[in-house]
Amino acid sequence: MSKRVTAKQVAEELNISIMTVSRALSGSPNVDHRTREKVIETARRLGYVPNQIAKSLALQKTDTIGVVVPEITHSFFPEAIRGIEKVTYSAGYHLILTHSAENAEREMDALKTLAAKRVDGILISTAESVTDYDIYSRIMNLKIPTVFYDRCVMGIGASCVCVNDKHGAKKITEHLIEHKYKKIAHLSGPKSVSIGRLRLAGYKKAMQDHNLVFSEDYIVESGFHEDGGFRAMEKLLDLPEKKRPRAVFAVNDPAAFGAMKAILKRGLSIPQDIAIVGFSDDIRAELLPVPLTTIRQPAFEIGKKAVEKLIGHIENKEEKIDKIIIDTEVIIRKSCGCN
Amino acid sequence: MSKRVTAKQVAEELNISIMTVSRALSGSPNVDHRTREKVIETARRLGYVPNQIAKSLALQKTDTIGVVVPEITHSFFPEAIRGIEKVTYSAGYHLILTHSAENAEREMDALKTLAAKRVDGILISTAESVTDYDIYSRIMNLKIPTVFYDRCVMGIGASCVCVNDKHGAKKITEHLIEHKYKKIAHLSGPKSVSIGRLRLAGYKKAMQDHNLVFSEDYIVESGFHEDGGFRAMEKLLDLPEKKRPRAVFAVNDPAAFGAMKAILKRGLSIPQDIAIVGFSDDIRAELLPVPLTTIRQPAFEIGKKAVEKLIGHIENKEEKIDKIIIDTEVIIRKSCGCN
DNA sequence: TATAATAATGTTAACGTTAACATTAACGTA
DNA sequence: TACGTTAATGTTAACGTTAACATTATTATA
Repeated sequence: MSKRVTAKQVAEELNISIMTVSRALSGSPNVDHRTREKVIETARRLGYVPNQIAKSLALQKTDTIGVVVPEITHSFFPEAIRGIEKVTYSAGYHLILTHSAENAEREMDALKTLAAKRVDGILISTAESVTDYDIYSRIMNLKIPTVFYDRCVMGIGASCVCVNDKHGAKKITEHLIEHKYKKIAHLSGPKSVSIGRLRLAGYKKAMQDHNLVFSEDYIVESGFHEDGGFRAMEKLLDLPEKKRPRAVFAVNDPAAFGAMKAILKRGLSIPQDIAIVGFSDDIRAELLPVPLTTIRQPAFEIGKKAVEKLIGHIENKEEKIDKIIIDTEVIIRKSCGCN
Repeated sequence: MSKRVTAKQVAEELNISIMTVSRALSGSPNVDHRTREKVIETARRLGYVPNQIAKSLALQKTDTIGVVVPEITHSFFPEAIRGIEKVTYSAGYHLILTHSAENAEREMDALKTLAAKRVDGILISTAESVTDYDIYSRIMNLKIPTVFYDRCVMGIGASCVCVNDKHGAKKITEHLIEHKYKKIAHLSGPKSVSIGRLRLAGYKKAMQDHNLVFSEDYIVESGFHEDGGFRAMEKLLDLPEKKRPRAVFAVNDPAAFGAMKAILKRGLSIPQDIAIVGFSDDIRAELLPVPLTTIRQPAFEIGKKAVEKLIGHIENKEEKIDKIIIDTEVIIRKSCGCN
């Protein structure tokens, strides 16, 4: 930051007080219109750009929302950011983006940074490796309005916007059951992350409701990424032939992509040998050689609803802590065995 | 921002001066180690989070880099952001993200915001609809270090990191020429954007070098998005049958995707009736029913190099204005007619 | 014309931090 | 013991803005 033009210089140029400059530019009433015009003209001429930092310090408000993204290249998130950005832009807020890279420590760093930058509110989707909710409580203690989106932490007094993960997982597992598959495995997310737990629960519920047994062997933790999906699927493929699952429900699409690679690598075909379904409707899902049956998660809408709620918390102390659940949709393609 | 714990309160708690607290926490020497320990302990106990806003105001430095992204959902950009983020994180900078939505006016807003927030530097990729470079000069006048990435504006004294667009475009057009296609069309980007101009130039150069004629009918502006590619291709398909191009080079992959849809919609096949190639190597390119031959643009590396250069400008006034060109690679798949 | 009301502008203090300079404490040495 | 040196801590001012209160100029009203 080099020496810039300040309100003081504009004021001196016109022989008026700084306050009049401030008032003229912020559009407050009780400023003579000729004065205002002169100020505006001079400000432009001198290249005056108001210092938002000083303003934030004086007003104790930054008009900024901090976002924590676990993995910017997972297609869900750019789309969610677009939803977030659309709302923040029209509401006059700015966005500070932080990336946790699915790493708990970096997530903590990110939250500290956002707290230090005195953002007016925080939107967060938890990182995969998080096991300790302590940092979230600390943020809550700082009284920074916080809304979780997609990957939530409940019970600490923050609002949250997510899809009905359990229900969606149950629906898509039931779709596999309709195909008469009995041996259905699940590539699960980490238990510490809400969507991991809930999708697993949906899977279990579907199995139980249809009196299907599943051994613990059939639940393999893959995490949310392609490489994890690949490795987890390999474990399943290493089971003795007759124990091998006939169908797989992966916690999300990237994990399913990895699993598909593992299946094809063994010379097996999808869905003839092993059927597979995912969750999230990644942009690549429909383009695969065998298009992936999955659950559509309206990322844009999740982002949008999450900021809307957050701005509610920021601007209105009475805004209620809420859990907002957005409906999902089963997207039938080929990988499940449907025509 | 509610009333938070400040250094003053920590100081009062210990009956010492604010300055000692500041020194103890910022790790400066000449602080008694017992004092330092007490300060650290008390700061933690009271939940003190240093106010970065106040610090920025005092130090005239925000440790923040502003990024302008034209379209967050175009897969090139999340990948570039990941590169940017990786470097900024380890260099101790933070990131403010702004989205121009390919809109010149919003881009201007974004730049003003970043200037007002006194970011230490700006990374920008120009929006599709920009026609007026005035705003860029204004930013340059404010002496904010700025680096363009991917979509550049030259000649205004800013560094820029991009791929060799002209050369890449020429290479991939020549690949089509090797296939013996004569009637090759180009779906172009807007002329106001560097990569639009350069890729067009590469196409023209390839055609001229091989003594192929092209009428102006064969250059149709599509812009950078799928819908534009679709419409532009329809125009080409509406040409009388014998004038219709045998191959098409699209300015980028999303435009190529749109064009492919238009071709298939007419009942024509790719590449038998019309061959097509793109530019950018979108994550979807290899997954299409007919995988797209394209140019790989190393997004991560572009982002990385761009911030590195920017940080150079921020931290060292002697850093030279540079044009950094990153090599591309032709990725041969099926849509060009190979194998 | 005097006086009240209001519009326009000015002054002061505050936001929370740090740099620069000032003071005091602690210690070693002549 | 006196004095110089260095370590530790304190004080002041500054960063650029705005809210709150204070003052002055202008206009309306009796």
